[in-house]
Amino acid sequence: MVPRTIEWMPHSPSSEHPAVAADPLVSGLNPQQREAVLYRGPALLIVAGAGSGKTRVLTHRIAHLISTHDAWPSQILAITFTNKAANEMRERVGQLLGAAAEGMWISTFHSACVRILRREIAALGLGASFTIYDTHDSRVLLKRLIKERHADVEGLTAAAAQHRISAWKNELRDPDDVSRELQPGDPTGEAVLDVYRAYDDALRRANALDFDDILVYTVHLLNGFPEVRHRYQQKWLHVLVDEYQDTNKAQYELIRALTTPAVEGQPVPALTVVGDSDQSIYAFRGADLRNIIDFDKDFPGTHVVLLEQNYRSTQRILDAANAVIARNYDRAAKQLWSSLGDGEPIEAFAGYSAHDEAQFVADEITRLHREGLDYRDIAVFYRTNAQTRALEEIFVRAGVPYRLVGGTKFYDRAEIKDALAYLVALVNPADELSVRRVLNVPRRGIGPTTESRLVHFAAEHGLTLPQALSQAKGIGLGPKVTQAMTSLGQALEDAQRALSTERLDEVVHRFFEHIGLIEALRTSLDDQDHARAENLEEFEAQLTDYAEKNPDAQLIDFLTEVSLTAAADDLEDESGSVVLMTLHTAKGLEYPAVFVTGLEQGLLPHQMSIDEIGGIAEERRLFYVGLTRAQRRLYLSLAVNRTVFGQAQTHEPSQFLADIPDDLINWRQRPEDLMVSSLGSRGDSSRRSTPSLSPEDSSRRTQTPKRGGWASQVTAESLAKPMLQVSVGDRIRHASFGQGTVRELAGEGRKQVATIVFDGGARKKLVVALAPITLAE
DNA sequence: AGTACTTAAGTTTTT
DNA sequence: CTTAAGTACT
Repeated sequence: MVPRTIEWMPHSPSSEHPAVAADPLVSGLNPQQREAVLYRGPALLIVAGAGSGKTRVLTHRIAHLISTHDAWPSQILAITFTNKAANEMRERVGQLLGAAAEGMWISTFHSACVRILRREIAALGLGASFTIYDTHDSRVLLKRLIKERHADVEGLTAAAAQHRISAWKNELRDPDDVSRELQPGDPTGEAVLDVYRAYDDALRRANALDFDDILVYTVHLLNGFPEVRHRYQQKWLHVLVDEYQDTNKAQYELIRALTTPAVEGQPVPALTVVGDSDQSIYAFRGADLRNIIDFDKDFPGTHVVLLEQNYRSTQRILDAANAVIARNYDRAAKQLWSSLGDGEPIEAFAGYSAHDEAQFVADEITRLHREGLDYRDIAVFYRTNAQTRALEEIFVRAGVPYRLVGGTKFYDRAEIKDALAYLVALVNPADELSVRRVLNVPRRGIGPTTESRLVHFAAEHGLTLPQALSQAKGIGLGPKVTQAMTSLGQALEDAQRALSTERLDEVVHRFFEHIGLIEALRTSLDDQDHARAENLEEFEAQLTDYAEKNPDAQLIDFLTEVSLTAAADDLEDESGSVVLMTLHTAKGLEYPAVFVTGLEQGLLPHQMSIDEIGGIAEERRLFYVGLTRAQRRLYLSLAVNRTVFGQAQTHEPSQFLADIPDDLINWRQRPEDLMVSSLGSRGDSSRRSTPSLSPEDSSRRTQTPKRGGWASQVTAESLAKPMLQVSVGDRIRHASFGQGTVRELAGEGRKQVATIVFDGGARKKLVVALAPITLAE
């Protein structure tokens, strides 16, 4: 039953302080929230537990600063981690203030830095129309550099180099710093360092920045040019940073540069940071928890406000979340509490397979929907994107409307990247990588040989590639290919010139038409090419949309927005669909009903993190983030068998499940009901990783009236015994589900899966080798 | 130069 | 298992 009894009026009007109660910006807040809004001082740290009204406090604080004339909107810089959060904040401040909100900078770290760099980067020797390389772009570049330098003999992959270089940049270490600190006798390190130098050179020559550079360059700009720094310190009176626990070294230095005087005694902006160390989930990309832990030491005179009351979830959900996060040592004790009542029990289910698990999720979603909950109020979370497949398959079959958030982005598709590369070529002709990408798209007979002749020709004569194209006659190639190159160069030139006078979407449309970009795909015999043509048309439509909404914007602005916009940002909640996303994407969101799936050892916590220092702790925080997204209903599920790399694997339940007190969970089907207990072979440690069965538990279980002694007593050795031979049509008996008929068989040997329709009506897919079934007479 | 085939690799999370 | 990249062939 959906607990529609819970009333959602968390912020009851206050009557304690008649004087401030009149101010709508503080009247609905609890004392701590109010303090966070009203405080004026150099540094404020708001420790905001999950669901404690953090965004509300931040937006009200900004609105209050403006309405009390403590700051003009243009004197406020608010930094968030995603564009979505930024948009939401801007909208909410706007609602509180009306039109007075114009001129605020509310953006992500990266957007704010790009905005600064577009104006100031000349000081660092680059051009204002620099392009931004995404992960894919820089990997292509690295791959080429590694190959050119024959650095791959060390077994160095582009991905590995990228990872190390990115980590160095996040710590603000340039090649020289690395060179000084590198351990002697580290050939791989030397090789990567060599590639790092070449990579930075190539980026500079292309007038391009990668994601990390955006922060690094801004820090260098502010630290190296006091007058620039002073200018921005004068511009802003207040700097506010959300999700401070996820900042890395570069971001920390950026904040420091903005809030410590460039010149002794000069006034600097006041700093407000909001964060929750329990929700730090980005250490893998350089986030450093010490930033928030040491905040009051870094910024003397810090005022600290603690928000511990949760307005989001029922007490049971919070109890579970508190219990989970309490297992992380080395954290400030924090206990979230709710006044929303206990709520419903947490439902849990262990399936045989990922499809089995997905079926449970789909069934429960259907039930919730029947009980009146909108699909859009339901979210399904998972650790890895690969887990979506089974969910999608079952959802389609069950008729559950869903929407994937994240995953492959529209702008990551090859044809869209081609289109973007063309636009980059117009804006930043120095960007060799982009021009080379599109030389032969659509096919115009420019192969690798011609390409390298062109590149050499350009280098010899000091030309950009587009310029070299226009002068292709000088290369001395065949007439056909020369003609192709010249006309491409001409098309680029024409479009570039037209950009200064005409609307950008019209220029781009005509340009694409001229070079036949979409036409080539449309007339292709391949159906996939037709889909690509449609994507490109969609791309043009988006560009038109952008040009209409931003009449003053240049092409470079569109490109910037595309580069810095994540998939999670275009999450529209008006569509009536269940949303599916990773646990990482889920941060900052909330839903009445939440499913956390894939609770298996090796998946959550993920195998990759298990050996890392602090890995398990971060995975636990990730789980904690997932749990605390739920308002009223929380479901936990796992699949005992899951196909990974196309291979069936058996997993133990996640160790995190054992962290949740048993009496909070209602198990619909326990792992023990279908999994072989490893008690005999592994001893006590594995016992704890499986939620224990206490007498009270078994009385509360709903769907498994009797746990067959069979399953829990089987030892690992007995797996080697010959398995049951079944064929379609056989009658079988299951320890928990009773009798049924085998309808389908798939797979061979130990991986054989039987689809069984039980006499009670349930349809289950069971691994024959593992399931507690016998032939019935 | 372009196509088709084979092989390899990858899947933790994202601005 | 799927997708991308590399190789061989036409």
